[in-house]
Amino acid sequence: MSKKDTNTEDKILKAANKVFTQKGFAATRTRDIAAEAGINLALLNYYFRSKKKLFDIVMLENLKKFLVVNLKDIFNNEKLSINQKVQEVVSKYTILLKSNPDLPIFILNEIKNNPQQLAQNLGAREIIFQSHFFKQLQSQTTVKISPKQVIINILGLTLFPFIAKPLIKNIMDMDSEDFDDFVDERNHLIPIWIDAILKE
Amino acid sequence: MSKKDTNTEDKILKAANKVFTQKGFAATRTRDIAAEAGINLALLNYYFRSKKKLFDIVMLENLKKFLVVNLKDIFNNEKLSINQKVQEVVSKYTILLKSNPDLPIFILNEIKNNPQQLAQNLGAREIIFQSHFFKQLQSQTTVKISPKQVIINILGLTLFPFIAKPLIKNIMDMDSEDFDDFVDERNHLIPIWIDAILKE
DNA sequence: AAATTAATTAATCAGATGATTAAAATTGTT
DNA sequence: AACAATTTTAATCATCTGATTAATTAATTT
Repeated sequence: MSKKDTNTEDKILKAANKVFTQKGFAATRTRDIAAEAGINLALLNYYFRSKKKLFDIVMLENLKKFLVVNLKDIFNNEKLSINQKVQEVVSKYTILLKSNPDLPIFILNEIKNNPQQLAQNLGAREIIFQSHFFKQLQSQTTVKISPKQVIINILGLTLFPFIAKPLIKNIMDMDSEDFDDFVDERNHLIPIWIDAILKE
Repeated sequence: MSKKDTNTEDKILKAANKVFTQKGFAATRTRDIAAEAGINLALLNYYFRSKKKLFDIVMLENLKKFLVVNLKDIFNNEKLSINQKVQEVVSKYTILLKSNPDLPIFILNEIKNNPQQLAQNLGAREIIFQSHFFKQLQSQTTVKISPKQVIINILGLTLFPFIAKPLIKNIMDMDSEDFDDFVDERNHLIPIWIDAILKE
């Protein structure tokens, strides 16, 4: 490892990301972040001014990770069919959430507390509603089902198991391996289900 | 109104339910509960000993509301077909969540922090896996799709919009009326979609 | 090397927060 | 009414928590 393998600022950011996503803003203590980062508490305020400012940075990173990276390129790839796009979206989210299980609850939970400011800056609205995918759905879907409903179906079917992971593992008596198999199976099936829904 | 329209204990419980479900355990101040209930802070500890004990009571009530009330009777009603059961479940949850929008995040978020103790006491496992509905699914579903997947599909399609409500309203530029229309439409469509999935 | 700037530390502050206490007020009992 | 038990209140405690400060150490510049 080089001397500056990770500088203090990055160590704090990494630790903050871990603790914030795991426990949420209110339950997080700045001392926990400092301990996790292995630095003096005062350095947190030295580099980031306040807990809230540090949180905002972490949240923005995660929002980008969650909303943009996954959707933008897929939704606008004109070479992909509807079904291929669904496959890509489900697969990307399944991979992302298998290694970031706390991401959905973290984001949804904290967005609830900040009704406005978040998310619109990321251009999520445009990414979705002006996308090639949305136009494909508009020209394909029947009067029974709107593109908005389809998109919520894709996201609901894909994200819900991760959001409800602790509950599902408990009630369905799954260990972590069972759960991974379960979402892998869904990764394969959801595009088929969406296809069935669109043909309905 | 009678003199004892609501006694102190109930006032505290009602207020605690409101504040806890809205803000979660960590972000809730006992002083906020006292203020919401219009009582002296000390009465909270007088009646419920501690913030945590009060929270546990509120959480148990909400878990029951969320898990048992909705599912138990429907899942075991032998007179209902699969499709009728799906209609009932979706409809009951849609009604419940329209008047309790914070319920899903509240429960899922706090279950995450209590991996074990919760939920198993409610017998949710038995309610689902020993239900008439589960057996119906077992005899109907193909090799492609297990009853577990179907149940998660029903719950995901139904609950996800409420879980992601702030995000959806923001990104899809909906007001509260739009959102209600949106979930009402889903209430009608989800049973049809589940049917399509089962026939797939 | 000296001087300047940046980074780090230990100690501390001020306000928030869950909880307790002792006294006062209310209600119930004899 | 007198007494006892219960409920309510205001004040206070002890601890937690985000943030700051002043001093120290390390790095950079001149």
